[in-house]
Amino acid sequence: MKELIVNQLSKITSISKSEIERLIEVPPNPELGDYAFPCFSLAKILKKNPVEIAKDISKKIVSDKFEKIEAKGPYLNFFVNRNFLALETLSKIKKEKNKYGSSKTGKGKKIVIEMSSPNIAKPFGIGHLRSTIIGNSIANISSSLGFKVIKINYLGDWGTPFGKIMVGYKRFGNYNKLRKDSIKHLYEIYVKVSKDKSMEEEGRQWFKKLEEGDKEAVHLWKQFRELSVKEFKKLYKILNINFDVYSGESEYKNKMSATIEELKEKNLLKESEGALVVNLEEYGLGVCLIKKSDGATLYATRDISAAIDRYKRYKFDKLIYEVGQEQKLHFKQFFKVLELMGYGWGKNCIHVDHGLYLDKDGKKFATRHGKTIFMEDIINETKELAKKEIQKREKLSAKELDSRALKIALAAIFYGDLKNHRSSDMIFDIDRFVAFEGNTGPYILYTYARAKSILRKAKNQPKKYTLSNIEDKEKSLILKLESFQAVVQQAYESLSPNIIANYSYTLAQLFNEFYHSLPVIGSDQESFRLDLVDATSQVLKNSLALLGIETIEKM
RNA sequence: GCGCCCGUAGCUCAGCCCGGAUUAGAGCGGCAGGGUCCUAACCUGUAGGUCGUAGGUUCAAAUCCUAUCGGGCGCACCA
Repeated sequence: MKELIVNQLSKITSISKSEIERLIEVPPNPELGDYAFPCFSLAKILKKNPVEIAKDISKKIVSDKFEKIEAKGPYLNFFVNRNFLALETLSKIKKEKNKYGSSKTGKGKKIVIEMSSPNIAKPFGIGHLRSTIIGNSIANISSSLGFKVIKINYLGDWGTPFGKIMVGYKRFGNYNKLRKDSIKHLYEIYVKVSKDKSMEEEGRQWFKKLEEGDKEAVHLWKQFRELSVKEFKKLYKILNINFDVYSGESEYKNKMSATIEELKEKNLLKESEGALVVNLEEYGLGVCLIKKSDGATLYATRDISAAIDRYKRYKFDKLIYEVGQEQKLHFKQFFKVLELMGYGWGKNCIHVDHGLYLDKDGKKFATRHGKTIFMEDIINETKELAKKEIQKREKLSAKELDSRALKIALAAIFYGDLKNHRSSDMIFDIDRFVAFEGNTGPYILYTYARAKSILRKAKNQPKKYTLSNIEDKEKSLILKLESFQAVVQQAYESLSPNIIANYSYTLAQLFNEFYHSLPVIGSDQESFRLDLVDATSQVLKNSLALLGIETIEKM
């Protein structure tokens, strides 16, 4: 529909098509029109009153695709022809199905996204939840726009903390506990060790030993890693999230010396207080620490090596790091180092940051102090609530109840996170995740299930229909369906899944309003309305899919 | 001290990138309603806001600029 307006206007005005498209908006009130073109920017070019410009243009456009085109003040308001709108939109959705909303803008281009990236030997807490969910959604959105997407889970599996855990394990560890409940056991150890400052130095030494290939250290580390990854994979299966690559910082342990050499050759390294650094003070970025005074490496060293390796391997058009905003400076630093090394692709590296979950006192959750919330617990608690809700209306087998409750719980958790703008910090409140009413994932799932229920119950075969008068509620719904493609595009451009989440919510609201005021089955508009219900359920499904949420037919 | 992010209804948040239509939107919670009817995890109505504060730019500011206050997060051997 928008293209129609763009084409009409581009014939008459001197503004470019893309600019016109950007300017077109939806009026604040449906009585004003379905789309509006504000004439302010034309006024600047033509040095004329925008009110008059609107009037002039309104007289010049003729098209049967619009019921009327009205100049109202500085705005040019378009009222689309309802029948045309309905026919076009519904048939497009019917034809494209799961592909509705997708496009080919990213064809032939590759995006690598680093996401989730939990630390081994530490519980998967809400901190990693955001990176996982947001990263997953950005990946979905990108690939629906035709990009080839490679998701990398870059595990935190190298660094001083593991030296500390080794020391702790040797002192308080228990082999059976390790086999049985690996992460919990290692985490207990980590918390104990962190409290005891006397073990810090020893921990650093053990990490050094690990980097030097000490047999015992390597053996312990391998065990910790293997067992942790096994547990993570179980969780990802529950979350229904897949990765193309499981990597980790340890993968670059042998490439770092080459990176350090390269930095030396390019004259970027400087010795300072016994450590090797790249000085970035002239860019206002402080110093980037490359090698510690004891000779061990740091995460910047590994990230630089990893980025270079990824470029060699994937020749990406964009490398996205979906990591919390507390690491902003780190990314700025090492992107700058890449640039100084002469890697032009460094500018295609993006840190897509997100706000933190804060505890009830508004403070950061610190794993070191044992203050964390386990992902499993969040899922289980939400699931139990979903079960109760299901049992109110239906008796299901234990297995079916469990699987349905899980899907609802995940919808609640995913949506609860994604509906917020990613950069804001959020107070973590379990009650918010287990809420099923209002602007929540379950509300949207429920709407979908209702739509599906109508389609199941409709007995008549759909007939060809001629459209007569389309109700206002139907029209608003169709207009919303029609805008989906633009919404996906916008979500991609700003890398903001919350745009899709908000869209799906508004769509669900419009559908529920329609549902309550207009009967489908048995009405004289049955065939058309069934088409509308079908289309709505399809678009709800597509938008939830972009968020990583699976729909269910019954609730 | 310096840098980044955030401050919108009692609570949780959209809207800010890209300024516009004399009514700034949701949800939760409050109050009042809706069941012989396609799933009431729903719908309808209502109360509730000087968009942190002060300046500035503009015909027009929640949106842009500056200052200021409040909260969060960073700022070399953690990641």
